[in-house]
Amino acid sequence: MTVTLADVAARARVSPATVSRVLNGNYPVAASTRERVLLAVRELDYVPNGPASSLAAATSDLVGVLVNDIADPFFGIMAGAAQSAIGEGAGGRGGAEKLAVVCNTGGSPERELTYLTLLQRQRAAAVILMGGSLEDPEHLAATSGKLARLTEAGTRVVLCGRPPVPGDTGAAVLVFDNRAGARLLTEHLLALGHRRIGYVAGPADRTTTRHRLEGHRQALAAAGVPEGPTVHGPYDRRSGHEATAGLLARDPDLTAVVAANDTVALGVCAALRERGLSIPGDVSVAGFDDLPFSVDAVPALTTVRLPLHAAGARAGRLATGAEELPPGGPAVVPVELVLRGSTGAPRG
Amino acid sequence: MTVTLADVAARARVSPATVSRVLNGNYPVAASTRERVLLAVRELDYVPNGPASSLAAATSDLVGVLVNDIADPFFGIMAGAAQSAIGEGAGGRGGAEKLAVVCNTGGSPERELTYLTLLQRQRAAAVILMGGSLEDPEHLAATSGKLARLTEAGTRVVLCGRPPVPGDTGAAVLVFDNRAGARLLTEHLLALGHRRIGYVAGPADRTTTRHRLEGHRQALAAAGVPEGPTVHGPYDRRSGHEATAGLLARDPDLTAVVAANDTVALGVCAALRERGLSIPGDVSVAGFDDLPFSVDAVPALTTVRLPLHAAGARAGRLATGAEELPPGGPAVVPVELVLRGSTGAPRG
DNA sequence: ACCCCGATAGAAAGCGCTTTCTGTCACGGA
DNA sequence: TCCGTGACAGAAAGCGCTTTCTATCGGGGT
Repeated sequence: MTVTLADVAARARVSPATVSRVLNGNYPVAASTRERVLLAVRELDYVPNGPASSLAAATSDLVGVLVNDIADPFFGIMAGAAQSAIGEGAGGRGGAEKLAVVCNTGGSPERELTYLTLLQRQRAAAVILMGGSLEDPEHLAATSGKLARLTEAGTRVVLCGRPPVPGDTGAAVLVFDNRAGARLLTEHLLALGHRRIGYVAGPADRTTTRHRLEGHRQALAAAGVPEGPTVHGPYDRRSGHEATAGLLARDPDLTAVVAANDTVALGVCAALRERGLSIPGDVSVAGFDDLPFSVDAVPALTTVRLPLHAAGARAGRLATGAEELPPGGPAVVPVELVLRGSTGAPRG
Repeated sequence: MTVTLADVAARARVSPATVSRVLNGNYPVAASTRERVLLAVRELDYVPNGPASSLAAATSDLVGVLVNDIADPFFGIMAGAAQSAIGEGAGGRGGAEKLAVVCNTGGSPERELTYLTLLQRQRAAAVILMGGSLEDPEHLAATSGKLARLTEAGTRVVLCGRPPVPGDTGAAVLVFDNRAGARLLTEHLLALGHRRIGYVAGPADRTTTRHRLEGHRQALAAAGVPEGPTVHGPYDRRSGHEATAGLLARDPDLTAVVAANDTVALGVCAALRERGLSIPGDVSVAGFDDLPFSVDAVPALTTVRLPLHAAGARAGRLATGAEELPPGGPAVVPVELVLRGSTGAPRG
């Protein structure tokens, strides 16, 4: 069958213990012995049995990265950055590389819990949850319990782009300043002179959706401008496309639309164009996230840039323990307003 | 510490063996006993130790999905579909759900081999490799050996969108008909009257790049039209943006540009616009893949649609064994030409 | 010359589960 | 009444590692 550590030991004429020590490098072994063992490893093409190691050592080198939608570059970029950071961190037990794996929850709370359980079974070294979560109290409680359990078992937990769950779960938390971003964006539109601003929000009940909406409202309130029509929908172009009709029906004199994210904004733009409205001549459009394609949209999208790459990498480092978060609540990641061609002063 | 199977057994007043049998459901257990065990499991919030199970049973429920670039929706869509298919397949040993994990190789052959070794260590149930590979003979040989080793060890291997590696590795192979797609696209441009067609190809040495280029050349040859300038680069918008200058320098009278994929095409469009060239008035542009944003480009991109979702899902089913491939070489996935606004007849 | 010590290496006891091999028991047929 | 026969359940032997605990050996201190 497969080559085991014992085979290597026999071939190198040493005890299994010695082979283990050579491989994990956490114990003095004479250079000559080490050479002999490594030679045997190469000759036999030995690959250690991961489950056996994990069982005996009571830890594994698996790091789980949970994302809401793997097909969305928003998550792809963050997850990729995290995975790189984790890979580079290299050293784990005995310098063994960590296996960063990304799991796609599809935004479903059940699947999220399932994956957490699966990772708990695997005794994962760390778990990173990326992206906003549902705000349903029941789900939050379940998640909170699960995360606490994981932390207890020695699994590091990192939340990236998601607010802390209730209860002290011992998780490291990184949140984007969505409120500030949305506020900046709306202030920009107000400064341009817009007074009738529509809003295509993300799915209701999601933290990210709520925060962005709150920032938007804060800016409006501060300026004494009444809130325009709001429509909720998923984070896809279709949502933006369909929502646009609803928005215009509720206020035909809209001069600007803020979208839940850039993908949605693209849908909004398409719908406006189909109605013969020009951007930003007739209606200004703004997105959120600054995904790679946003600069190539026509006109290029004004948006709020989230440092996805940096945040993902940081989450990765937190997961491997290469970085520690200062105590005292979540670390807030600043966001930045990016002005481009899709917003301008309203006509007249 | 953590709850073990023995704890559950004690609480349910049965032997560990019985608990195991209840959990894996592959042996007759009296209903009353089963109830008692399940109750104890719930009361203690028992989560089985994955490594221990894997060790004892000599298999795990991990399925690895290797992708070249997780931030690219091309891979995100396929990987997401595969993950769903695998999750739905449910039943594994004892109906245990499989953990589909995606690993980002970043297109690096070394990382790819590293991940394969890591998955081999974990005694993964299956491995799916997505996307074109390097054509370097040495790397192919190494990969081939690794895959053969995995297959021997009982891991199912699926190649999705990548040609078979040399040697009989026992892998199930799904390939996109890239040649035919590129041929159709170029034939379309030729039919519109284009005779000077530039080509922004993907990274040299990649199977996908070569196949698309071959299809392009076949069409040109069949029509007796000389090949235009070609530039190679990565699959990102920047590559398309930069390549455009080179293409125009080599042939200022270009009337059409074929891009390696839609993302690159976006970069090409941006560069053309910056030079004051209209699309498709002055230059037609075509992409490849039909990613979600392509329909919202301005003008909307003419492209070759790959059934990414369907192919990913099928790869997932092949990985779980829910579907078998008919013998006789790789299954060829058909592609489809999608005509949109970015291509038109050349001026004059 | 004796002893203690540092540097290595081996023996062996698990890690928590699966699974074969043995029971044990209640029952129906003879 | 006795025994064969299912239907269950327990005992125990690993799965392939890690890691204490223990043994060995060659020196340097006194």
